[in-house]
Amino acid sequence: MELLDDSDDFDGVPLSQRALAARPAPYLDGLNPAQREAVEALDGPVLLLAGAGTGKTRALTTRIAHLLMLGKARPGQILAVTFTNKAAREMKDRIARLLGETVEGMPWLGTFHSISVKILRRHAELIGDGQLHLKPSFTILDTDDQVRLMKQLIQAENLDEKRWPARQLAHLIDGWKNRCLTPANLPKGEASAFDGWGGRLYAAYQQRLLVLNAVDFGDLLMHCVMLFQAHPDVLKGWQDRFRYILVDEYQDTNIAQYMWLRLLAQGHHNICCVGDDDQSIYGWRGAEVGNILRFEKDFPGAQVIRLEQNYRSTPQILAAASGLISANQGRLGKTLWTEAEPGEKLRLIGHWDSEAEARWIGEEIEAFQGGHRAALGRVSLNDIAILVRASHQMRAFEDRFMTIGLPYRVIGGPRFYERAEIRDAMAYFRLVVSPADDLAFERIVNTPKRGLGDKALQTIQGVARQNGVGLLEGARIVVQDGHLTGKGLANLREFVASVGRWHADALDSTVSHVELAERILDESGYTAMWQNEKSPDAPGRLDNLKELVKALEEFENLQGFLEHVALVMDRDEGEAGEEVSIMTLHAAKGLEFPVVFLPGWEDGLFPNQRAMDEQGTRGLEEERRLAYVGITRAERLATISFAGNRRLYGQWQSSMPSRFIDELPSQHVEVLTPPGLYGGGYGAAMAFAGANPSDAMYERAARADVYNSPGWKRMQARAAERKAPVHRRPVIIDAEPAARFSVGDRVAHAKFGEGKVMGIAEDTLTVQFDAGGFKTIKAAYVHPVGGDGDVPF
DNA sequence: CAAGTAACAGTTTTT
DNA sequence: CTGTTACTTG
Repeated sequence: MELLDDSDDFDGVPLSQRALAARPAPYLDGLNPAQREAVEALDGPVLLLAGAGTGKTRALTTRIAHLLMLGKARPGQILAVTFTNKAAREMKDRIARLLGETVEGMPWLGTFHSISVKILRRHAELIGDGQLHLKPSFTILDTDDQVRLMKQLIQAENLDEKRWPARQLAHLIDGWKNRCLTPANLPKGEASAFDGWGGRLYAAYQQRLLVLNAVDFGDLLMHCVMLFQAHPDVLKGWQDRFRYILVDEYQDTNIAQYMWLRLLAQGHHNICCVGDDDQSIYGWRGAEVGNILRFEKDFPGAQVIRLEQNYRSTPQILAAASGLISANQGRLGKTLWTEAEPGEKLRLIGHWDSEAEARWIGEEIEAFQGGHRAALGRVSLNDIAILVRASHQMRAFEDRFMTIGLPYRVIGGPRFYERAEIRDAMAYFRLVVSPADDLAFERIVNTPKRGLGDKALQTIQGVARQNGVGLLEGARIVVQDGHLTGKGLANLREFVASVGRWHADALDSTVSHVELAERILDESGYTAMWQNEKSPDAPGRLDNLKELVKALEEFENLQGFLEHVALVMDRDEGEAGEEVSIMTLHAAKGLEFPVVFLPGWEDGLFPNQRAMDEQGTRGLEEERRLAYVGITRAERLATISFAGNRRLYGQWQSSMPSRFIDELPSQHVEVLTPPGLYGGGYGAAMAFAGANPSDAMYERAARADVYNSPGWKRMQARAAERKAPVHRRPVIIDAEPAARFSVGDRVAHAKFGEGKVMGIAEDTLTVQFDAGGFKTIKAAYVHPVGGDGDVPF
């Protein structure tokens, strides 16, 4: 309590707030007993087992607020780690809301990676071998840079890139880093991976990173652990600083993160890990469920607190999810309960094929819109999510929703900073800030095209190596000595001169870095490159560049921007109007929706065949946890579906319903029968497939106990066979025939805007869009617009 | 050097 | 069936 007296030093908490703390803390009032226990058990190790929807974030943030209010620690003495920037931001916001807006602090609330960067920058010189060490300005390479570097190393060893793909090596090395295995402490057996080259290439890669003054994502954690282990004094400093440690999503930590945490927690022993073993779904990227299962052994005297009251879902949904997950072995065990009304049973429906599945879900959603489900009240499209196992499943929904004009958004996809144009622009900035950044040089020296291809680059590399300088400096020498000829030489001269000019401007504090950035993109011809590009996504890329420049405003200078962007930049998830969300189950973790559709529950797809082949029972259990995560996203209505036939890699394949379906407790499941056998879309699809179904067949098909019947199997097999070779006639159910268009017509497309029909082939149109670019588009996806103001007939 | 073609692979994904 | 990537041609 001595800190309370040290009031002036008690940064961020105003008098009024401290006065509030003198009374029974109001923020504790709304907590249930378990949450309250979690908030008040401040000292010593605590494992907070927080089931889905039990108010985990609330407990965690209130706990931090409580620490601050009681004066147990100042904001700078609390270490709070998350996995994503989004989670970190949310926690910051909620703490600020609890305490009033004045808490600027919490400098150590962030992702494992961003906190590691902060620590490493202070001790960079201690990382490296005898000769070479990192400098505090080190750059952070993303996966792409990583792979390109490894490709170079593989080439340097004269290895066949086909037999030893760089991607695979990157994966291998990542795995080692996840377990804190440096080249030096790599076990013999492991080093011989990659046909004996593994250890050697790994060492070469690490050496190369040092030369480049760069680290990759895995290094951030591993270097920290090595730093702590090799320098007890440094470790001591950090241990002393962090009086309280909190960890979110503990079930997702890997070995490196575990070691990192253990080392830091050995100071004050006040570590609180929050997690749910049943939601561990990242084993394939190094997460160790074992960490959470072992907690009580690792941290003797640990308190285990369970949050089991669920505030999200109905009892029916919870019961179905609990029943399913109980098939897993070795769980810590929780019993979720809720005070909510029973609600609707989980719904199960079987479909003929993936198209019928998408069609049915589309119709269901439209029915919600029409208010045809009174029990649920009004359902906004924003309240509906479709959660798939694999991203290729999304296609069917996108196609279908596009056709019927149902607004949707896909969550996930490539992140903002992974887009080519952003990475290019960043490479320009990197080179300008640090002229020795060879990777950046390589990326953009010929982007836009400057007539400097492989040969020119090799020349530059040769000269650079001879002179023992970086590529940009090498290029300067090449220009001076005229090692190149013609257009390439002139362009390279211009390029080198420009970078030099920009570099000088970057050091000049009177030059605005935002303007400089704009000028770099302009003068380099990069902006012009996209302006001249005719493809339909070019305008979008230009927008992204504008957004990038705008983001620069938040920073002092280019340098500061570059230091943060690789770790912190998020994609733009614009909250545009009402849209159904489509995403993978992985992306859905931590989210909730009133209405959830879970399509594609077929053996092989979900549980995924590869997961089972490669990981055996472990893989299957992780898939089951994924199913559990999926169901528990739903607040009020969950609908599981499967399709007997699905097009995979262009081939029709028949499949059996997921084994998970049989694991659902049947008393909480309602089996639906697809409607409209006669005349509806479903019947039409069947007629097309040439089958001759009966009501009874469908009903049986949707029942969990008859999937194994020979009849069902035979029927599927026959359908798959029939579909495969038969060239599809343009019988497109509910699609508009292409025939109603003719060449020259004006049409509009949901994504690409307006354009002119240039060609017609069966149901496919070739359209030249006004935004630029030709596209072949299914006629169903465009609608006519009055060209030149004329109304046909 | 750039455009065109053949070969190939193809869960899940954050930092 | 698609998108990507390496290789071949102009």
